[in-house]
Amino acid sequence: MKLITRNTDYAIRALCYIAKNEKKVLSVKGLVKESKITKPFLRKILQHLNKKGFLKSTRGKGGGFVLMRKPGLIRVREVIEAFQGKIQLSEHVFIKRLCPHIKVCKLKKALDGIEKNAIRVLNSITIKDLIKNLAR
Amino acid sequence: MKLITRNTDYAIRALCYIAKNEKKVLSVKGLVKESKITKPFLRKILQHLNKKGFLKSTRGKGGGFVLMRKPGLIRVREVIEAFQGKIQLSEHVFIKRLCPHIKVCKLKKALDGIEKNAIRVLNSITIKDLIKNLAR
DNA sequence: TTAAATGATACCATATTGGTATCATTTGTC
DNA sequence: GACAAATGATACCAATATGGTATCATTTAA
Repeated sequence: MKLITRNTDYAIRALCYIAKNEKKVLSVKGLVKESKITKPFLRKILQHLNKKGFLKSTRGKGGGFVLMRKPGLIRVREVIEAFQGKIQLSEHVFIKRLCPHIKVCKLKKALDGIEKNAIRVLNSITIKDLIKNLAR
Repeated sequence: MKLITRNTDYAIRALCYIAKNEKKVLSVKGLVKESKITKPFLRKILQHLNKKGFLKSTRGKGGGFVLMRKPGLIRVREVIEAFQGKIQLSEHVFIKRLCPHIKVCKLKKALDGIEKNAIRVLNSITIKDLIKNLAR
């Protein structure tokens, strides 16, 4: 029951690193040194970030990735959703049979509240916020 | 990324039903009619609830399950943790290499906050709260 | 003795996540 | 044009968690 999976975590890290080197075109080869994961795996993650509109890629020799938007406009919530789908903590099955007042079910309400809070918080944090604290 | 899995959901439902019939010893056979799931699966869930101290079982003919505690003392958080382990939304890998100020990492803080909120809310809801709203 | 109940446990199915491998395509440079 | 360096696309495999079934052992009331 993790809010952030490995994929997402690596993606956020990669975005942070790319953000710190804005303007430069960074290849997987360059990034892999920083990230402690294998090249093919990082490639997959960057390709996905590209497809989802976080990065812009250039192919061929000297190619690589750059950010599509300013770091301050990339929200952690968006990155999570790009890799894990919409944040939906509140699904629960509790069917009508035993929970006929589904609209007022206290558990459903609680889960909804937790979800809303999570989304609000994660939406308020951007890549810019994360790199501010990074050394160097 | 669900806060409550099927297992847990069924367990909560079963506890609600048993709570509504406090004092009676309820067998799986009786419960299965109410719950729309198969008998073996429900048995497994009730056995687990028994092991975890939510129910007390009596074996042999006429046996079944009763609540070990008053419905107002069974917290949803506890049921979740009995089936899914401790609520830990905040694990993330973000290693020191790229996140050297791990103690002040903004993302870590945010995840911790979300987790705390979730635990607080789920801890405040008991089976008693859930059956209050139930019809019949 | 028998039937009705739970205890324990092993097993299988499915979905998700994590990760690897491979071939195709693009592009700068000699 | 040939080559090397890069990404695009895609197929595949492994590990884990979850959902669910099956079976045999044990207990107990009648």
